[in-house]
Amino acid sequence: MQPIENILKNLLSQALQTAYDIDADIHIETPKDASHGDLSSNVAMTQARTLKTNPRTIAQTIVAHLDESPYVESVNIAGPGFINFFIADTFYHQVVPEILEKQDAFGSGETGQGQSVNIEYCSVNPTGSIHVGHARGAAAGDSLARIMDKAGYNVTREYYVNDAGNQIDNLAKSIEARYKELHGHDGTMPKDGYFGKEITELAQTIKSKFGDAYLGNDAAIDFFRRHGVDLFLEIIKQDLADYGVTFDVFFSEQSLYDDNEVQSTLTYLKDRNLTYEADGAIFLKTSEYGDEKDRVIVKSDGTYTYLMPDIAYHKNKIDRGFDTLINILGSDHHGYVNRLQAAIEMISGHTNKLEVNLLQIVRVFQEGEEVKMSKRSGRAITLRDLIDDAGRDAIRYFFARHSLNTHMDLDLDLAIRKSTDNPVFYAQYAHARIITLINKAKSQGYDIDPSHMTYETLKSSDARALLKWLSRYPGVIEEAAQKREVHKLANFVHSLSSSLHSFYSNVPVIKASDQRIVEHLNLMEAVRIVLSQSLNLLGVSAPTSM
RNA sequence: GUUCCGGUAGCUCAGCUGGAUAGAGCAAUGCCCUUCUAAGGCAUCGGUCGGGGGUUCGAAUCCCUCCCGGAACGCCA
Repeated sequence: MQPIENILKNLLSQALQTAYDIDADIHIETPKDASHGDLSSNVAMTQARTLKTNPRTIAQTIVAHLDESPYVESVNIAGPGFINFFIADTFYHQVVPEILEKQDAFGSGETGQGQSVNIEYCSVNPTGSIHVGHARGAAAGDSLARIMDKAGYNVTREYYVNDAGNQIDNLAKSIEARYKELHGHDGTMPKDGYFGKEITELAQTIKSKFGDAYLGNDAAIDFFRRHGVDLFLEIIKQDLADYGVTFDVFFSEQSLYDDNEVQSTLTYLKDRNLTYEADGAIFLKTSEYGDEKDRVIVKSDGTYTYLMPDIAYHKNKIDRGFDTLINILGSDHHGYVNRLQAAIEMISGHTNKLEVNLLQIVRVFQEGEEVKMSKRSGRAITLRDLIDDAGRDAIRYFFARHSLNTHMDLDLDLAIRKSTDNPVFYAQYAHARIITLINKAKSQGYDIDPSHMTYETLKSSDARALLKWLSRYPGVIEEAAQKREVHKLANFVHSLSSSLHSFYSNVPVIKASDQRIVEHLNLMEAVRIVLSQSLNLLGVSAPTSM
């Protein structure tokens, strides 16, 4: 079914067209006060200035030109010029049979129109375990990918593996230092070394496997580099899998060098006169594309800056034919966004090819004090800790509920405690309650059966509230996908759960006439499907009992 | 100094391209389990939407300015 908002938008824009011969962006909203209708539009007021007419007059004209719709019960004009719509029950009556027919496909939309989208997120350097600070981005990217996929986009989830460059050199040197130490040699760590316990464990593993074969060996550093990256990538993948986060592509930075793509991208930029040399370095003319100043891509010592392979990487993505690239980055990268977007405009010819969603850094507090995340100290709180202590569902739901712009302070003492007042249980409990209810009814010989719905028994305000929320689901998916705002769906989950719990308390389902039982069972099953589906999109499980 | 984010109830946060009387959860208080799961429901309490100007029929929302908090401003990655 189409979101009712879209139906009304079409009606209104047609009326505007015939009455005034104008196009306008039409906004539909839900009034807080039910006496103002189910939905309303302020289009008469927004057009008042351009039409130089009293908004109430415009509203009357629009309403007079509205086509008949089976879904609109009545329309009135109120206040300064609101057009208020009362939606016919027939609209809400479609929803249960449709959900029961489509099952989990309900709410899948055409908004994305098969546009291919590459979402890059997480992309934690393989130099340590994944920690709390990365968890937000991983959750955000995964849920967004699921939602956009459902909304009809063709989504590729991608992780950029920084397996080249200084950090990896430091990792290799750190492993080597530990390895030497284990053999009783000088194990001085490099200046920016990594001190996590995994490093020592890996050195130990290498020692027991290969003995002292890599002491003073020329090939040793490459060996340590490869093993370090492999080790951490495996740990990261496992942690993410347990967090409900998966990827279609792990893209190796090193492969850009191996396949000569960095060099060819540099040549590409040079050939188009987008670079110049100064002070022995090569600059990219990003300032001509909206950046504050030009950026160095090749340093005077001949090595590349981080930007250079990153441009090659994004060129690779573009060459793979994606319509849109989305990067989800921590806000500490915001200074980097302009230059990357400038570079992408250079190579793609489009200004809005790359969309960057910045998320605010999560600050973690324990016993009232901020816990600083540091891979160097090796004392960071890991995602693994969080999953083990608080549970995947609680963490995923916690992140899903907040807008990416929110600065979050995560109180570990609170998060780790499996408190029963955790909001995730509220939604999960709603789902579990429905399951037991349906099972009970089935054991008494009733079953889901959408074939003869009369709705005669579904007239309680609690039942009607559920029908309304269910019918809103496709619109919520559409909005969350278009705006890239996962938390809109989390808000919906809460609202639907809340309506379910009210319904559950007020309306007995099983003790009633047969017709009533079946209709209510159908409703319950429809709610269950939508609840389970939307929790799944957030990376949260929908338990059958609690 | 510049840029980006945030400031909404005691706490954590919603608030839909500006809309009608600013909402949830937690905390507090009081009711509701002989009835499908009380991890629930219902009700009460709680607000100068950081301060001040402005824009207009209308501002938590847009503009200006100031205050507070966070992040970033490399030939680091």
